[in-house]
Amino acid sequence: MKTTIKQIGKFVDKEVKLGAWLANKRSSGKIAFLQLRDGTGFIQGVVVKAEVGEEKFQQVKDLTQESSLYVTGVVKADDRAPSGFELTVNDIEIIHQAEDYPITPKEHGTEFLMDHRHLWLRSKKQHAIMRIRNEIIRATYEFFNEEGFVKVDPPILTGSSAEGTTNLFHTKYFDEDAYLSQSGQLYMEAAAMALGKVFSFGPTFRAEKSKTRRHLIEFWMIEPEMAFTDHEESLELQENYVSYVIQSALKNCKQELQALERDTAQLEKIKAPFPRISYDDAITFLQKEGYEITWGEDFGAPHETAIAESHDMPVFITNYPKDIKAFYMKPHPEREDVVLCADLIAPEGYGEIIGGSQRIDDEELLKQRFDEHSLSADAYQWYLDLRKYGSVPHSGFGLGLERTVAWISGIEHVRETIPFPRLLNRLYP
RNA sequence: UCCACAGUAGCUCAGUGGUAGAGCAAUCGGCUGUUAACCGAUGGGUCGCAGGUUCGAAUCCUGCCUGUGGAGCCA
Repeated sequence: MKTTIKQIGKFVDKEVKLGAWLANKRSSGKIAFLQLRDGTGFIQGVVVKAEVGEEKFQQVKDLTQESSLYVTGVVKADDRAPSGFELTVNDIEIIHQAEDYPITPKEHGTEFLMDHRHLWLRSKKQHAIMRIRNEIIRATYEFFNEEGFVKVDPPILTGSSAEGTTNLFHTKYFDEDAYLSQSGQLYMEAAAMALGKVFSFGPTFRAEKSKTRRHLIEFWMIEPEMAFTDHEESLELQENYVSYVIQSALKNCKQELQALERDTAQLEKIKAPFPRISYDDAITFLQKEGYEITWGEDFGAPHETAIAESHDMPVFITNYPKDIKAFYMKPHPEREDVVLCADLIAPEGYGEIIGGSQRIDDEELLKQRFDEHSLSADAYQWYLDLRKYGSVPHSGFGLGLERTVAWISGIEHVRETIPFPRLLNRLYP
């Protein structure tokens, strides 16, 4: 019976066949232990010389790390095994004998591992991170589908910038200039006016020379946009969404979180509603803590961390000064100097995972903002149209997938949360 | 772009002015319960690159390259 390591618990005391790679092996004169992996999990195969014969046993002893094989054996429940199961091997069929595998069972540096990212993905820790990433994506689709959202895909090649602030990757679109998308938001606003509640999930490109554990050049964002929704309603959806994703990961990735030695107690307490602090109060708080910051300045990483550390939940920082935020954010109804927006700061120093706002729905005000930011009204005519034909209050946000994966997985750097990270000076593999 | 640190065997590192080292990996041998297995043996080097100081440089100096951590920007 052909099966996988994940399913193997259903076949105790029965003979099964596995396609697997040899992650590592230990052997003595008459017994060998094969650490097998098949993509679904890891299991130990025990080969006894007296059972398989001299010739097979010698073949097993000659197996190299990462060789591929079919293994036939009887599943045994065994308390000594980390997963609770072992395979007593009756027969092996070598598919391919691997050459010297570069990633040995000892320690390696980041540069070496990143140069071998295509192989590094096979290791236990990376395997767990990719499974958690997948669970977060799966839970995201599930959540938004249940909430009545439609997934809409904005373009990746664009003719102009969405925010005009960060550096875009330039390319050619036949004879025209084009840029890789840094946000699908403006298009999602158009989609929300067509379909009500929409979300996107796609790659985003920022040509910033950022070099920190929270930054990637290419990363994936989830961007929901909702018609007839004010800022407060958007915040409620955000905290429900993040709570849902955390609870899904805790429920469906127990083994993975354990493999990463994640302190899940930190995650179990993450439940909506999340605390909120206004920008004004955050400034006061930081000044009391001894930081030199004045009203009107944006927060740096140490400021965000200080605010996050004063809570054991993700915290919304709301209503930033209009001058340090994007042009499309709606002013606070009672205050001209701040806008209806919020950043969600994750605990444990993982930084900003969501940025969101209510959008300007008044055509004249939006035109005024274009002038203030020296943006061409021609290029954004279609965006102005959304305020011309049945404009409605609407809000949306963007969640950075990799930062969320890093937080839930409890790993230090976002570069391990995406299969093939694009970093400053790293385009290969 | 700026600040700090690093580059020595396939990998992780020690060596700080006087003969180039260890552990792991590889190869060979031993071992019936190993968990990064262990024990013995063998092979393995353009000390990042270029120049300089010195009787003598992996070691000191200068420049460059590459990487790591952080800042700014942001998700």
